[in-house]
Amino acid sequence: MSLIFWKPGTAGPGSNVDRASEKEENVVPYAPQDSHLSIQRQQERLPIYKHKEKLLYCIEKYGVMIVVGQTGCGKTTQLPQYLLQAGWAADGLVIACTQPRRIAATSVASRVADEVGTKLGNEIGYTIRFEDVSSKENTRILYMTDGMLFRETLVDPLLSRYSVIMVDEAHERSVYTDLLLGILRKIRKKRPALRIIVSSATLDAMKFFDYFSQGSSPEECTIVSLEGRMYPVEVAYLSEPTADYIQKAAEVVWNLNLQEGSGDILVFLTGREDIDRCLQELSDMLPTLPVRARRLIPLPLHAGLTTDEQLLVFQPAAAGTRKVIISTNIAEIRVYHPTTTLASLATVPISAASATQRAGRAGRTAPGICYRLYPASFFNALALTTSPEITRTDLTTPILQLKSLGINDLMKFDWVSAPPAETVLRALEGLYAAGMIDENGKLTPMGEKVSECPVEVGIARMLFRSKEYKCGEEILTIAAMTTVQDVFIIPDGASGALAELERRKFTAEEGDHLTLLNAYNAFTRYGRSSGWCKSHALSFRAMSRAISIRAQLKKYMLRFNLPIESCEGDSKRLARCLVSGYWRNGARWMPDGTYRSVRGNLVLHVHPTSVLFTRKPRTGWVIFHEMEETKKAQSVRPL
DNA sequence: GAGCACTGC
Repeated sequence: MSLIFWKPGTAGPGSNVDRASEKEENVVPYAPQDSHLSIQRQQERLPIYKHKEKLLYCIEKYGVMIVVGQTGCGKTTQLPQYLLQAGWAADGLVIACTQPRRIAATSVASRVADEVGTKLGNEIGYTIRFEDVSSKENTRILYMTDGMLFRETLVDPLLSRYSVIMVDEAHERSVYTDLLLGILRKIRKKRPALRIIVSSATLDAMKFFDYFSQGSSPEECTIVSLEGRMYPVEVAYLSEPTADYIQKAAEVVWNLNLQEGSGDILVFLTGREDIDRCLQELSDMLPTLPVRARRLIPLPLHAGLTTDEQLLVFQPAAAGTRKVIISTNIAEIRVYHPTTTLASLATVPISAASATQRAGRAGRTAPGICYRLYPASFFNALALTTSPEITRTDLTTPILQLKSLGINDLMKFDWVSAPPAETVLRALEGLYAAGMIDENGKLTPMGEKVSECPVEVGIARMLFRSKEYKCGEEILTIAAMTTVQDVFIIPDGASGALAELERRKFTAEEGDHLTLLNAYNAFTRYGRSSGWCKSHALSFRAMSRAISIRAQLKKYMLRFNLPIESCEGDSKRLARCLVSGYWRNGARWMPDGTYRSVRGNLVLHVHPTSVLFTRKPRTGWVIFHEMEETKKAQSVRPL
């Protein structure tokens, strides 16, 4: 946890880069034989546009260019434009720039279209899931999510329509970024004309450089540094660790506010619960605030808020007031990767790289101070970076996709960071058990088709088996509903108990999957309105997303000649079909109220959000969507 | 009897 202090009149976290500073960046290119330490030594203060020719020279000469620079140094918006001007998009070729997140792909594309003075979707476009604002004929610069480009390799393995591919924010190391880099390295061997730009934060640049230069000629790879301007940020530590960092955060905010001077405050906490408590602590102190001190405006910032509520934090504080934004790492958008593992939502210490980047937030527009709510010795003991997501997540679906690309020997695949061998073995074993690969590890006809479907393997399997059980209509809905999260919410101003009552109206005796089906059907029956959702404690955003996903999956079913029939209320048939997808996720009810998993014989508890939390399963057996570690222990969401 | 950091196709 850390606390950041920045000057007023600026948008604060997550804001767009300020354009003024873009004209004053440094560009320090150097050849691969130089030590990476020379990034620091060779600081020349030269603007990016003056080095346009040098950048273009590097991309011409080297196949792969690693660009080091902070968020806001202009690489995302300017570099593709330089390439366009230099003719890299001639002959119908396209310059791609990938982003780990949808929001970044759309907002950057629209900004570049503005700068170029063209309508978005024409010369400059973007492609994200469910939205293709680009033109096959006219688009020359295409911003897209990295997942989208990875998927395109399944259709066009050499990505032949692209001349340059820039993988932006690569240091975040999302699963798709890593997969994409692995594929791009292979593509370059077969199509050396393709140019690759990997944009990364300083700390990770050498990793990418080593990866791309391994076993290739010295002409293959280079690093260019575009270090951005930063104001000094002082870092303060606690002299002793605190037992209650939430209260400590509130105290530090309070003391800061009593000091002279202007400036807003940004606090990072681990989750929503902590944020609410910190806000409470602050508001308890508010009545004692001296008249001459600035009035504190505490603002929460987390994903549970609506877009409008999130936008509140960007409004400048009025005269005589000071914003205190208390945030989860949503405020670190475009800056780093998550700090916890995927399997459990345990809170883990921040990495040194993330902590440094957070501190940098305070120096974007003026000098600032970062207060770390732990002793300096703790900082020195932090891991340098967070491990890449690919090393700590299930790889069943990615491996099926790699197989589909013809990469058969996964033990020999050159990963940027190799996942544990056990994860790969478990994925292969799962794919074999699901009938997606044969005993030689080759894709089966069903595996071939499933690799194209944008859902997890089990869900896809269930969609294919729905033909047999004549329930495609319902399974399609359930597949869509299980992939959106947070369907049931507590609307603003409503009590949790009331929301619970509303939720019960959709409850199916059979379990959560049929409950989701009921909610979806009611939503479509009653006009798909946000008002209706609010009065029934459903998230309109989640429901709308379910509609999009269902429509997308339906296209795949039609393409694979799978009938979309209704089971006409026959829940037995539906249950059988569900088991065909979730057959590995079975558990048995025990007289003490817990469950035992079929695989591994683990002790499981029903998650409190499940409709089976208050019920006993009729048959004594359940299947569940997912298993996660909570404060209690493993819990499941059963059928 | 008890809970939800953040993405992506």
